[in-house]
Amino acid sequence: MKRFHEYKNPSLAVDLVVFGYHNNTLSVLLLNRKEAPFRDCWTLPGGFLQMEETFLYTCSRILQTKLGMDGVFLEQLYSFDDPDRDPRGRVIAVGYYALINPAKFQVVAGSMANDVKWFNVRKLPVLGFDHKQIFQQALQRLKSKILYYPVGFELLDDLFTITELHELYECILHTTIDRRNFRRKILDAEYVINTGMKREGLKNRHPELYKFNKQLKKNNFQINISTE
Amino acid sequence: MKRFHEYKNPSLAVDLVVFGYHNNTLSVLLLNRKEAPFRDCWTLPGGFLQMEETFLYTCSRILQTKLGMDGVFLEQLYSFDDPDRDPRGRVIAVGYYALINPAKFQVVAGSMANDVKWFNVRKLPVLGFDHKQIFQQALQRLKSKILYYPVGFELLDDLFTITELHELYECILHTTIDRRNFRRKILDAEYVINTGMKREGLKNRHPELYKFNKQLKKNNFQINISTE
DNA sequence: TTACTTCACGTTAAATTGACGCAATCAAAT
DNA sequence: ATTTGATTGCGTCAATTTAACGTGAAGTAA
Repeated sequence: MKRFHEYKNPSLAVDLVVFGYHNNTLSVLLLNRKEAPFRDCWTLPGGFLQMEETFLYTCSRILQTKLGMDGVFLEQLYSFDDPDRDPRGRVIAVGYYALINPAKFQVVAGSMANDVKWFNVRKLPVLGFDHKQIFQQALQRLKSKILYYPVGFELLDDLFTITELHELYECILHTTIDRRNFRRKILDAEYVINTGMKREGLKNRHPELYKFNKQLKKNNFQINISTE
Repeated sequence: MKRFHEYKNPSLAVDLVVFGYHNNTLSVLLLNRKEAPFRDCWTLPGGFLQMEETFLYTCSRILQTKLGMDGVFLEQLYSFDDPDRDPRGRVIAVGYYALINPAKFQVVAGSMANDVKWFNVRKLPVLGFDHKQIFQQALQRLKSKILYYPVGFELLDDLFTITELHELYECILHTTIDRRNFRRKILDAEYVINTGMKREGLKNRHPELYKFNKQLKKNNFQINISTE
């Protein structure tokens, strides 16, 4: 019996939407390609699946070797299968998105890229391949996910203030949320634990520092905000 | 330059969770395999992706040729990539689920299967491969989806009563929902349009027949029921 | 001390939900 | 013809949740 992988099969790749949050801005990490196709174009980081790898492993490998990142939140998005999505041939891409705290990593362009840069998600350049579509799906997923699942803290420092969490939500959802109602929701849901410490060195009143509540029953909370 | 598909790549398959609703029961279509592996075991219908096909096309082809179904609701679920999920070699499966009205189709076992049968989703036999996992993810997706997106009608006849829709929701969510509150929600959301006709031949009061409102702003409604 | 800003905690009206009540409608039994 | 028993369609109301906003405390800078 002929083994399956001796037939011709499409290639398999993962494409990564790496979100970072810094200075009140949600950003995405893009590579400037050194080689055709889409030479000198901005694209999502990605790479091919090796025969023995899982997708998650491929993602980690890419994050590690191309971007020097480790131990980050990763979630599968969707599989993109347009036969013409890659001019080199049939490549099926499985999209993943990652949430990282840019303060924890220093990104460097690997050998495949001219440049690696953070781009504000509202000011993206033209992307190669079908990466615009993958990005949009990732952003949409993130927007819905933070409303019913505590992932926001993945983008922040270990200790954060309610105001910082509030600003993160406003930034991701691209809307305004009442400060006081937000605080109440987050505290009622036991999303966070008060550490008793305060953030020092600010111009005004020093806010309390919280950490994420790891014991949180994850589907116990829901923030009702119209995703517009 | 070597073309990508001349490298060895994992095989790609789709596996289908076909939901049907009949006699107040949510069912799933399973095949009894004629050949190894998992000979004489029940599995989800599935098949390999041809080089030029999209996943959706593969799904349609399988539904058409193996099950005689056409023009059904299909949605991608997730990609399953455990290297050992198929004893024949590396096969990556993209899960899809379908919603069909069993009254519209007569399923027949194709050449690959000993038998094709509907199984109550609460009384499934042991499944081959990782199909239990794929099924569970599909059921979970369906349960959350019907709360914020109008897909329930895909499982019903073109004309249906509110009570029938209500029973469908209770069956899928596996819980009880207050009849009168459910009615109000569905009507307020403009989920359905009253046709003025009534279902005749019943023992008691003849209920009004509705059809799905195709003009519905799809994210305009939300049924709040604890998915437990 | 005063001015100014942010933080933490309340308050209140409006909207929504959950739990029922009840009359109208139908077929079958009396 | 009337009663019985079930389902359907519409309504009520208390309890809960949400949205919008007030205010004093805590901090820095003038």
